[in-house]
Amino acid sequence: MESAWVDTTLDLNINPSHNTIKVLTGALLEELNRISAENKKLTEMLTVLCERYSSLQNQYMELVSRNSGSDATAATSKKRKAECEDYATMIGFSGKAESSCSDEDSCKKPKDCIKAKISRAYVRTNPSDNSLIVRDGYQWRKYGQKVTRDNPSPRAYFKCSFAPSCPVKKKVQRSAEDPSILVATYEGEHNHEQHSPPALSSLSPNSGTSNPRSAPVSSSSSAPAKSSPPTVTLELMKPTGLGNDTQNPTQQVDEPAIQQILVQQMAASLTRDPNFTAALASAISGKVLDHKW
DNA sequence: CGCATTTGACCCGCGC
DNA sequence: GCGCGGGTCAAATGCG
Ligand SMILES: [Zn+2]
Repeated sequence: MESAWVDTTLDLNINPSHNTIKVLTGALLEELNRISAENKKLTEMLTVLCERYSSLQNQYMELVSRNSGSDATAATSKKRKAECEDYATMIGFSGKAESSCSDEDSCKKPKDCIKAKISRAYVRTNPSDNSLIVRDGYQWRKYGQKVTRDNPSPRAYFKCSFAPSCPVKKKVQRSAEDPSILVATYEGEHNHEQHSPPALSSLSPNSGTSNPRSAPVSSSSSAPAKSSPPTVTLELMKPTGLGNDTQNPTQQVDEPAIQQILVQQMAASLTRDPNFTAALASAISGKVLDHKW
């Protein structure tokens, strides 16, 4: 394809004939359409890949946080966690551009300048649990719920109620395509510490059973395996240790497409990284070996 | 009785 | 100016 493209451009430069230009224009238009379609397709693939990466990262973060109690893996998990946070901050709107705010324009329009940091987290949960996620270490008070136009599932609005002066809000909405993925949008930063980093806030009364997710199993067979196989593999471990809910705390920002590309590159490098693989394998093996769960 | 959730009303920015 | 869609408020309701 690229060779044809190059040839056409060269012909365009060499032959200024009108007929040739006309023909070439048609060809170029066709090529443009084709490339546009390809671009669209690639964008869709990128989105799917990004969701899968987020899901996998969520699983891994949960696994790491669950292993944080043991002494040996604590260091590595902490390190990896910090690295992930570094990634998140690196992708996100890092600077507040306060240095460039010295001019009077920013004073005129302070609206979009000091915007609170918006991070997005993809959380993979069982579609059977109808309630939106709450258990991410913080304490939220629901203050609204609306139905959106292009998504059949409603969107819930939460506000951090742990500290009265905490301005953090979050919006939770189920993904339109894959109902097993919740999209949580966090806005702002907490000015306090969360009282339960991993998950288990108040342990639920159904501790005895082996099925933590309440599951009015209802309709068709769940776990459609729409996502990647490793997600399913990790999902088997999910209900084990963690008391009840299935939630994965991870945030990342991907509002512009360029940042999505960045995320993709990091995901690729992360999965290709032998250190990551080794850490994951050791974490899983350690998890399996000490079967405290 | 105090608290959180629910849910319709209200507000506000934006496009026509 | 008006309709629409998203975000928030607050009265009603539920629950421990
Ligand atoms: Zn907070």
